[in-house]
Amino acid sequence: MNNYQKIADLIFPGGISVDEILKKYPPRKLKQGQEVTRFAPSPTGYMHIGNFFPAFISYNLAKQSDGIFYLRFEDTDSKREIKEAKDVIYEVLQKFDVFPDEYQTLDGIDVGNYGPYVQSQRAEIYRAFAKKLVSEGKAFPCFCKKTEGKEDVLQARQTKFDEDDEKEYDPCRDLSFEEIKSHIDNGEKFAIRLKTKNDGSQRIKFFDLIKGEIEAKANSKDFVLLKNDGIPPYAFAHAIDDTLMGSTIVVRGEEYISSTPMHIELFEALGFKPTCYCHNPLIWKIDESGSKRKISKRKDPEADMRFYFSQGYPKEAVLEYLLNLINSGFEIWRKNNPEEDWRQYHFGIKDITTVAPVFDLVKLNDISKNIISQIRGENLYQMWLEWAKEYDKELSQILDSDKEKFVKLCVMERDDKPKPRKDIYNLKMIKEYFSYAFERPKLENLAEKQNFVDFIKAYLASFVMPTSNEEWFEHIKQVAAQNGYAVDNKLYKQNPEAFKGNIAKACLFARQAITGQDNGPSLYYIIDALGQAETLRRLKIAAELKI
RNA sequence: GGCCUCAUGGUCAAGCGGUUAAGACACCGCCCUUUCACGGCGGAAUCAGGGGUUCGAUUCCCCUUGAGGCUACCA
Repeated sequence: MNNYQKIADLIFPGGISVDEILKKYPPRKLKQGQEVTRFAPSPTGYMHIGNFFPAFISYNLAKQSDGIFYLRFEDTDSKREIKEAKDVIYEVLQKFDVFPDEYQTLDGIDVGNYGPYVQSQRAEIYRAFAKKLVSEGKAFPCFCKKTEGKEDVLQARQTKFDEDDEKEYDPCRDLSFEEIKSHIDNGEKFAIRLKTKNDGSQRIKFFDLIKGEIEAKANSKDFVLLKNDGIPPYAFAHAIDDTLMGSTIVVRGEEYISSTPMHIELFEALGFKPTCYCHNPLIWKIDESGSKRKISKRKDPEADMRFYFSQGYPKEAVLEYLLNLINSGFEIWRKNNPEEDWRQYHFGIKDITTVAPVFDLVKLNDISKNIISQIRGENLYQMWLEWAKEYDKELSQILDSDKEKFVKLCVMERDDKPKPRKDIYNLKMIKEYFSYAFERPKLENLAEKQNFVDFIKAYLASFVMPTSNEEWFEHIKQVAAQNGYAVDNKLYKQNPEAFKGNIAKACLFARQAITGQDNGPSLYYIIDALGQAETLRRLKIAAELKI
């Protein structure tokens, strides 16, 4: 038995072997072109748009190649773990309908053959690979003091800058069997470090699916493979899990580019074929002062994926907007294929933007408006009601109790119209948009109060409940003409002094009296939804306004 | 300090050595109009700076500047 094997058996007695593990996780049988991708979040907070972005790219890569998309929780840092984080991740994936094919349920049941899909449950696997590396002399136990927390790190970094040493060999890398044994006999905890084969002079090249070939300094650091609690940090778990689980493309944020040389050395030490990487850019935001910054959990509500649910954005709108950020070709495709499901769009991985995009809520709203304008009124009412049940209980009761009225409102100038209105971009704004359905207008700040009251008096006096838009307009035109308003706009433009205003003005007065708003769908539909009694009541209140 | 990534209008961006430098959102103007919208037409607006290479650079190379990342027993 050689010395390395002795050390391995000393620090890791017994346990499952690498061969047994490899047998348990045979390579996936994939057809030509099928991709296996994953979403590997750490449950350390709510679901950030910056996490969702690569997850969505991964989902698309898998789905459009008829491949597999799986979810793996990277919960190796127990100190940072937040309890509800997993629930939120499931909720978001489910609601956006980008759910994985393989995952572990919240009750701890693995769906798929490559589990457990939670890293904290894979300790024996990591241990086996660590033991193997130690037995081959490629890794060693380290008994040094832990570097932990920001202060520690900053201090360590400072001395490193001062030393300016290319290689970062760990003092424990050449401990003898006897020295190790005495540490162990003392009951000391240890970490496992990789014994790097580089000394800082080597360079390395790797290929990134988005950025192309990247050349960098090879790793020359004895980095940690197993923490002293036996759980691996990101790198080791990534190399093992993405190999065992058969990922063909690893999509991750570009903050990982710098550590890729480390990962590649690790894959080689383990005897694995390095995976294919795809580093996507981060998402930015322009703040109130006009300066650019990374979208932030604390300052930007739209960084939390649940924001879009709470505001009532259709999931397609958010997804299509994201697709737009990922691949500008999507927009052109959408224009040419207005009816198609976004899933039909085939995005090229090489078309993924290399530049960190700025998040633009206005653009999202535009996409959302277009999508909502295509929804039939009855369905919009249903969506609104479902949304309200979760986010505005009181509203949902009102919607439920007066269904007929609200369906009518939702239908307005929408169903079967070749050019439907595009006023609504999320469910939350509808209440405000239809404010007149919830309360009577306040009638404050009227510009031409005298004319307003005079006209409403005349309109009220001759009011008949209209049965069509045409009938309604004919009537108001008649009242307007009789009261000194121009019905012919050309005439009005020629000689505005001769009139109190044009028909537009008369319509505006009526609209203000009934809705309290300056714009909206044709008044006929509003009158129809409100009903005769309520319309008359409002006109009466307006007609009796004191000047 | 070292290493890495990125740089076209306000925003998202097309562009792969020769273009009047696409398109979308936003903005402005006009038209349509039976209000409000929808829609149509038009406008303003971009290659960070400096060197090369080339007959010719937005495009290729170098430098500078700027922005960001990594340099943890975080991910």
